[in-house]
Amino acid sequence: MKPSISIRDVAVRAEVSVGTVSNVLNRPGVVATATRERVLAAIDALGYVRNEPARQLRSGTARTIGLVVLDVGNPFFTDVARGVEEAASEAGHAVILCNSGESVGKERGHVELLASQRVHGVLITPVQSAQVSLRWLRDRGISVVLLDHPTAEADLCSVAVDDRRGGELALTHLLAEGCERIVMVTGPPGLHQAAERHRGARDAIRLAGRAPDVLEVLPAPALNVACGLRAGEQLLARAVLPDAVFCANDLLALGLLQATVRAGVRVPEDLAIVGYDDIDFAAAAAVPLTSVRQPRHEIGRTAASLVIAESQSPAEHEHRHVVFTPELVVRESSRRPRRVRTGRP
Amino acid sequence: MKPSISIRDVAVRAEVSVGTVSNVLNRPGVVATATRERVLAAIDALGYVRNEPARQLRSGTARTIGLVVLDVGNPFFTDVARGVEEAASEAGHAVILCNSGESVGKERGHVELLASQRVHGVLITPVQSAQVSLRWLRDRGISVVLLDHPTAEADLCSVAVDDRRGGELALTHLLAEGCERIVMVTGPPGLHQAAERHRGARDAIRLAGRAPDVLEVLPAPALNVACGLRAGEQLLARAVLPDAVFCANDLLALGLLQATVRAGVRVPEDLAIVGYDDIDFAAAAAVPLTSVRQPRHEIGRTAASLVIAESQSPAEHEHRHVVFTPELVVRESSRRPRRVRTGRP
DNA sequence: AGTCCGTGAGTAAGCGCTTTCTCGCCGGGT
DNA sequence: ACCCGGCGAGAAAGCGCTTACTCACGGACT
Repeated sequence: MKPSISIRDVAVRAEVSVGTVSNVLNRPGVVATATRERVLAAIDALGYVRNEPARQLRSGTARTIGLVVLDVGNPFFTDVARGVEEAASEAGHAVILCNSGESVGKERGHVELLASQRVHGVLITPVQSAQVSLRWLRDRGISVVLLDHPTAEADLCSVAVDDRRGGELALTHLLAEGCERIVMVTGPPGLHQAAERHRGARDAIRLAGRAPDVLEVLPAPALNVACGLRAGEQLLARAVLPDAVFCANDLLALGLLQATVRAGVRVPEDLAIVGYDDIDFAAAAAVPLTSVRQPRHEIGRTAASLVIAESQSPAEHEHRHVVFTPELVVRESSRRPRRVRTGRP
Repeated sequence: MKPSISIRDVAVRAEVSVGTVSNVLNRPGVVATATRERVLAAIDALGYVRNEPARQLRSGTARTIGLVVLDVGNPFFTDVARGVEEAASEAGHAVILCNSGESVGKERGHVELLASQRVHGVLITPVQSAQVSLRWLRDRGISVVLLDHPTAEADLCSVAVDDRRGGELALTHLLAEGCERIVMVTGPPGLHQAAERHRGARDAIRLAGRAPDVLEVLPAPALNVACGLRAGEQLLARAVLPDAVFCANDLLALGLLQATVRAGVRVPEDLAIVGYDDIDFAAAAAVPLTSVRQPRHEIGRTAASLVIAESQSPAEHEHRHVVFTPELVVRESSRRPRRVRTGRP
């Protein structure tokens, strides 16, 4: 086993120069058919695989993109990642996956790692609105696409979902179901998505002409199942339960659902629950969960396409801000019993 | 914005040679303190970031590892990936994520991509027992760690869980609960994990002294929720339901649970269900799911450590085959009612 | 027959970095 | 006062590849 076959070995075997081999690989049209086939045969016989880092060094263009997400354990990001991976691998690009775990320090470390790998673009869901990392990347000539985080910044693209609208959808629904004392479980302060969903929720209350105190906020330290469980326990410890909870994402909602059902609370009769993201598991929960659906896969694909397009023609690239519209999926967890019910006896 | 600051720019600013800058970065001990600090100051002032591909070209050692999984949408792999990412980033390595989607063709493409990126190691859960890709990688000097797939191959490491034992645990439990007509929903043929779990299930039946026809097999085309739903519908279409189902993973089990509960089947009274993987959502399901737990995070960390260790000292590296032992987590979905029950009236 | 130009291959200069070798310089031993 | 050894910095050679640029060769003109 020779450690690595280089373009030079191929050139020797095909009895051409290295330049010609390179041309066969990159601009096949410029090489005469007979020569080209001889080279291809040699590549095949030797099992040659191009050395991408070397190519990148010389040409300056990488075929690698970075993806920094808040939590790979969250199916929302998983589905986004799948979309990214799909679009990237179709374009022959590799995806370097980084998990910031909602930590600014880890995010910073990953961004530096990606910069040192000289990726040509980074798709990132920033922890907080840490514009500092983004600026730093752009200063080094790395294009950035903001994922699931809208921005008006003129020198980068973004792909997001209208979180404010999503929050509004959720609350409008709960109010229509007759809920009167609603708690919103939000994420850590500074988490943009959760804050926007909260704003949307308040919008809905205003539009419905209700008093703002219909909605109370309960912050959770992170958007995962464990924090949802804890939030549930906090609610259960109260003298009176609210009649509805809107969670900033489905993981919180599933945890909360589990805690409350276990304690004998009836969902939705005693407590309506609405989540956010509509992950696959929402439908399979103890009580099928009402949720706000986002086009996760589409978000990933779009973001990857944008960054690849930008890298291929940096000059005429126009930075775009794509905003998808969320959709409410009503399931059992929020269908309140009506005063008069029809149905089987 | 200068496209990229090189080691040369740093050298000029610190008034030393490029060799010295390189020494500061790689063997700081060899440089006099005063010089070193001058260089570090220059690096800081210019915001220099090492060009990893260039370093790799010269030194021949990459700081990148590849991870090829069957399905990023499956929380099992997600948790493994998190372990990998964690261990890798602690060691300053980047992880290139690839999703084979259980397709041999996509796997092949990803393996070639990783080879062209000259990663120093690949962690892979092979589709089928596609040893061909592995041999191909080893021929190119790339170390391979088999993930969730045991092997006796002497020239590579593997990290796996004893799937046969896991299957045995599941079936022993179901038999102890008094189940008599058990269906196992397996994966596509050739999927090693599912086949081993099935073998273990048969072991349990033999050990319990039961007739082999207690267990029937229902293959599913893939290990996801959708296929679980379909399997559930297939069972519901039968004249008589089995009294227990053992699913090759939790996604199948959650799908099946959803389909059966929706159809009014009582779980576990009419039908006991056992899954595999014990993903976080298993506990939060409509009926909390009994499952076989695997140390997912540990698997990922271990695999990444092995490949990084091998790359750092290829000579004295001993290939290891790590096998974890699974553990049964009993929840409500498989607790059969006893003839005599105690409880509230 | 001489000139021109298009085609197709070779030549060579690096991309940014590591690493070996060389060499200047200073302190200590004789 | 001289020599030698060791420390520390510089010079330089590539790693595998891309990409001008160069140049030889014919065929088609004038």
